[in-house]
Amino acid sequence: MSDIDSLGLNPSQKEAVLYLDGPCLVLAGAGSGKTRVITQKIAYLINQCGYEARSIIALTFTNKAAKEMVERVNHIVDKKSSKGLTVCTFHALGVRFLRQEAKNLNLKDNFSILDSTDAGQIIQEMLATTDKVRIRVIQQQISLWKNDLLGPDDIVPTTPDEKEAQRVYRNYEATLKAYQSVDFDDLIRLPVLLMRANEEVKERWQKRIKYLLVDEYQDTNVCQYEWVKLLTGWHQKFTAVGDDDQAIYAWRGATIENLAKLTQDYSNLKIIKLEQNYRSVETVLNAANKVISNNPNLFQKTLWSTLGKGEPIQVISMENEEAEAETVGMRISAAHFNKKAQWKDFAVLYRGNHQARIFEQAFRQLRIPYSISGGQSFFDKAEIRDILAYMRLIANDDDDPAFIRAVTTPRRGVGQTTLTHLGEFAVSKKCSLFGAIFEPEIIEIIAERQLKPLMVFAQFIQGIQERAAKPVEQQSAAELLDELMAYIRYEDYLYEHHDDRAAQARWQNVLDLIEWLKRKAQDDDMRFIDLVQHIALITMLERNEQEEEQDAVTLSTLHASKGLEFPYVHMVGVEEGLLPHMGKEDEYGDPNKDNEELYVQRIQEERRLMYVGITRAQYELTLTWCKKRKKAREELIREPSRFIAEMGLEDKQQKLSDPFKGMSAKERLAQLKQMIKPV
DNA sequence: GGTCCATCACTTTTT
DNA sequence: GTGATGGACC
Repeated sequence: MSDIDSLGLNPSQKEAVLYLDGPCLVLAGAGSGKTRVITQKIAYLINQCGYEARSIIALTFTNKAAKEMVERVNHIVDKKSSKGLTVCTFHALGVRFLRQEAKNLNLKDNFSILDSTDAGQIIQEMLATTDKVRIRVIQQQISLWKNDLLGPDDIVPTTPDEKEAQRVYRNYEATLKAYQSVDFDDLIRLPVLLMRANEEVKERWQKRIKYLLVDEYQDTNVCQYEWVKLLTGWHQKFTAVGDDDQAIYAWRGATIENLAKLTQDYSNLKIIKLEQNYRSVETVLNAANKVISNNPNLFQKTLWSTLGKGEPIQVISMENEEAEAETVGMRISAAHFNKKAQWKDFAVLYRGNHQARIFEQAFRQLRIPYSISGGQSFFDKAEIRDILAYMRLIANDDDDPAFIRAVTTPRRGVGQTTLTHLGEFAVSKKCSLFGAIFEPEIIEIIAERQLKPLMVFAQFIQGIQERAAKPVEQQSAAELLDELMAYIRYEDYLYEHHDDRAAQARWQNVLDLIEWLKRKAQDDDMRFIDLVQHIALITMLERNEQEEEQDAVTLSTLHASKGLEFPYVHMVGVEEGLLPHMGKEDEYGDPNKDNEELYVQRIQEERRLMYVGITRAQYELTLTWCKKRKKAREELIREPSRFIAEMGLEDKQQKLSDPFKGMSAKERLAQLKQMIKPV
């Protein structure tokens, strides 16, 4: 058993770990060791306070964070004592909760989880449009309502758009029910609704959970906060860790007001601030503190460190984005050789994903290895969705979207007409498309010739279904996967529809998926059916284990960089319009018009984004901005971001301009060679 | 009626 | 670079 004094915690961290008398809020500045506090607190609860591991739950927002936390806990708590400990995302706990309580919600316990693409398709059909913007707006509105715990009937629409969204919302809910499916928001919302409505369920969960820890508390939405309150109930034993200055997800429903609410709802709330930063040098921290001091603050925090003064922050103006990409590339290349730093010590951070492309180009040319964080998710690729549709259908044959996708990909003689007839028939019978195939009257609706392929398909799925729920000892998931893949003949399909190169790439993705699934099933002793139910929550991060540790420069959006740190950081495109980002005035608010409030809040969130970016840097930070930038077909004249002025740098730092300005490509390379000192 | 090319408009994104 | 739209043409 480890002595708490020997853990090397600073006084505030120690206080946060030891405090158990009631609800506790830890305000953890960037780089102040918050993961450390959470993991040490879990260890303390188990090792010193006699808590059973299974009565402790730690919630995170991403799989990545959960995984990291599990690893760190396993480091300090022996395997036996930590058995049964729950460290997972809000959504994963939601799934577990719903599977267990499904019957109380009139839901099959094998319900499907629709991701936002699936949900978007349902909404697309309801709106009968292909206008992506419109679909996204409505979908987002519904999601925001759900996150605010508002049902269709709670909404009083004030605009035609809201009225439309309300109509779709109602429809959408009915459709999900028919599909025996839930969306991501439901994974939190339904548990809340059930715990509110059902005393027995509420008490059972409150008894089960003896201590709750919440990471990134500033990113919680109304619904998640409500759930935390319900789960901890009367005993109020929880620790929330967060940083209001790093709240950058208001646009998807997160509300910083949850921090203020915590102080209101719990008069006995203990607030502990972590202000010592273990990451960055003073120049970086000073700039960060200055920028964020322009935001109103519920809790005043000032970061400090003992890592020394550090290099001055550099601000470089560029002619255009090509020059920016090339110059940043050359600076990184030069620094890599001169400082003998590894590639992975560098990061380029930007506001929008589209900014990545030009850096990729430049880096390829300069032979700089890079890896892009984010981008299209592995699970969003068509070939992956195709295979998963089969698996979803096997798990839940009420899942109509999965049925349609699986039965038509690859083509097996079931066309649009057959599907339309089947659909109408299913509606009249109040059953799923899959179920409709087995209704006796189907022969009156669909002719023998069209029915045959449907029957063959459905019977195959049923055959797999039967065995998919058998215990692992009797039926391995791997075997069923192989059988399924043999039936689909997906490789042939790929080569018929794509050229060889593309087909090969896509097939490789499928092989990766299958291999990953088999390993997962093996490692965690899962039945086929368990496997399916886990997939919806997995992102590519978990898949990336092997590829993770490569020596490459990180290209990342500011959002995706939260929680990471790098010795050398370039923040690029630090311009008015990009950071702070401005959209169309009518949508986002005009500073001069009546929606000033909205505008002010948007700027504040952008400022927090700037703060997140600055605080990623450990030793050196460089900001760049372009005087000109192409947007669509226009070339826009740009101004440096107001946030640069807010950093309060000395004049000379701001006047640096592109060292490669006006040079030809050849001259630039010569210059680069000169910059790299001979070893 | 279907296909092809020009034109336009483009946050952030985990689960 | 992408993906959707719309007009022109077959």
